[in-house]
Amino acid sequence: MPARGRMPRQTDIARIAGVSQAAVSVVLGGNRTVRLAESTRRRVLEVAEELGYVPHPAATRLASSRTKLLGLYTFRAAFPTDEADSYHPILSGVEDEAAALGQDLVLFTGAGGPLALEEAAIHRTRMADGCLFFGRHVPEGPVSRLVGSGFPLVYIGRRPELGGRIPYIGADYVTASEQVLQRLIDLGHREIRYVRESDEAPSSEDRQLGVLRVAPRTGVVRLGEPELAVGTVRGWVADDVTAVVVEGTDTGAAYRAVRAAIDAAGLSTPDDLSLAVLGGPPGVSGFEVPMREMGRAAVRLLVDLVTDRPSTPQQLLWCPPVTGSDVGPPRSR
Amino acid sequence: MPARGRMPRQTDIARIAGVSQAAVSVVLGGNRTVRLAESTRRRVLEVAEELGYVPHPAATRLASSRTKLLGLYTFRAAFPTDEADSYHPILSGVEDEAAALGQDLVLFTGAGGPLALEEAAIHRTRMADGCLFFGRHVPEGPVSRLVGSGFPLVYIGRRPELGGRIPYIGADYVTASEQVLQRLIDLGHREIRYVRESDEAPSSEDRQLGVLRVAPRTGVVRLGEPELAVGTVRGWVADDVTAVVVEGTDTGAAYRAVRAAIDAAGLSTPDDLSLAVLGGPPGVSGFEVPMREMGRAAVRLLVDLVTDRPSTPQQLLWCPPVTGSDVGPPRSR
DNA sequence: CTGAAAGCGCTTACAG
DNA sequence: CTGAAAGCGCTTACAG
Repeated sequence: MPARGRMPRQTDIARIAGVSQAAVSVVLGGNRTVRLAESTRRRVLEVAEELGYVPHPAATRLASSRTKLLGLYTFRAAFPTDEADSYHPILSGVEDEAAALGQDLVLFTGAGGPLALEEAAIHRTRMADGCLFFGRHVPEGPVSRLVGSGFPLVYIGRRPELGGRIPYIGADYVTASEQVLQRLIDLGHREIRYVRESDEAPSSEDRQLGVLRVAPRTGVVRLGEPELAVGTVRGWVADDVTAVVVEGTDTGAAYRAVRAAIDAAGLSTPDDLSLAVLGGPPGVSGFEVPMREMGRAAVRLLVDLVTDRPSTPQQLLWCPPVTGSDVGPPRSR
Repeated sequence: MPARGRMPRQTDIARIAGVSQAAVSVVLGGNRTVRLAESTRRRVLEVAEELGYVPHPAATRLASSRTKLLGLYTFRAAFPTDEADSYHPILSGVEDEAAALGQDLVLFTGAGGPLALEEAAIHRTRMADGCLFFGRHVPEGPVSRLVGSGFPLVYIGRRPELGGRIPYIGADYVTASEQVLQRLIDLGHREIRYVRESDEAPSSEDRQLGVLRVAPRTGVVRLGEPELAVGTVRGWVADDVTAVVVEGTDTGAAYRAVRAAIDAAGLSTPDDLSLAVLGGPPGVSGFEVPMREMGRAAVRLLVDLVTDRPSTPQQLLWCPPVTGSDVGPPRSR
């Protein structure tokens, strides 16, 4: 018997079962290529069971040269203090799929902190087999080195940086936005306004691209402040605008601003104005960002890269349209 | 130079710097007992930096136990699908303190799944230097072996199992509950009811203990269903009950049930009835569970255990009282 | 003060 | 069909 308090090892089993340690490894590892006598196999299994053998994860991973550890780098806290974490479904999807693929997740802390800490944390991601990056930010230096050295990495969200060499799982905002606009036009809307936040980001550019492709005459309003003047909304109606489309983002600021201004102007949707959000809160007309699926797909892609399986390193996922109650035909005048 | 795509190892550094691999280990491991020439040390550091060396966690862990990786085992998803995750502040505290102490976090996935997966995940925990366990569940077999083998582990929440050998950071529900009851009594309340959920758990037992210690005559109502009959509440008032104390739990079911029944009975707080919750939603009279601080303290304790520093392996944290607007003096009759 | 050796607990070619 | 050996990438006694 192994010493009390020490976890049993393969050598303990080998000694008791009267076989070599390597044979134990073969039996317990479920190695099908090596053939052993059935009696040996059974004996090993019995002793292992009896001793309550559990493989040491570090040894297993060292010997097989895969840590089965996937990094998850978030550029902010993974568990933010702020209760309302709109990105939560992405992380939930990541966790789910990682579990399904038998991978553990390492969270690199210090991501939200000072630059030096951040750089160090990015560097530490190398301890994992590969790493998921989640956030708009692409620190060109560190990330470029990572990619250049062949370290498997996947961004969540489209990242055109580094000459398009960054693998990612994004959402197909262009197509989804086109479809929303097409639907408005099919309903009869002609005078449309698009309200976007002032930040520049691929996810913003993609939406606007989709909007203008279908309805090139759409007026684009960049939101400078968290509020939208009631006068602006009244002006739209005076200009025969019948539909407003809003960029949906993590904070939902643009949507809330428009919603508030419409209410304050004493107008109602969809009677006075149709209102659609490009990737907004659940239930609001427009489309939904498949966050959970993005998380899952990112894990699958990363594992494919880690195991050298053929894969499509840059993918845009379909965004399901949402038919809410804020969109209707234009009011006949 | 190491082959492109392969992670640099200590031997790579050793070769380039012209020293032995062991010397590299000593320098990079920050080993203070072994003395090396300052020039050697500097050279090693330079080469390591240049190659972008990161230690292999499995190798480090196998050879010693200083991976600076702390496990976080949650017995459910760390990123639950359910948006309303009342335990979130605990994880937030864990992440925060881990960052402050320079530890990364590994999430062992598969925790919420089938038993076999769960057990396997518990065992994988040994990949880290130590592990935080979060959840009421104590799988005696695996956890007992972990503790028995000297693996550092800390539960979040008081865990009396295994003959009290489990290190934990809990909340001092007994004292906090006593204080709430004492305040009610000081205000003049004499006829009090305590509503608790029917689950048994240390956190429930502790609260009830505190209640009955200060007000032994308090009637205890175990909530069998998610609803509380309006008649029950009316009966309390008829019996001259002036204050109701409710167990606060993750779901908040008991509190919501009582609140709803009081409203449905057409009664108001604190005029007709004072209402306190033992660890409830923010702002409600009673006390607050210091979740964030529990997370932080658990990380500190775990790191102390990992580094063999003297520590108090079982701690109960103080719960700050909350003076809300639902408690007042009893209505004079 | 420094280097060569053994060992952590496994897996996987490679001989017999 | 089976066992002995080498090796995964580190740390840490232990000789020089």
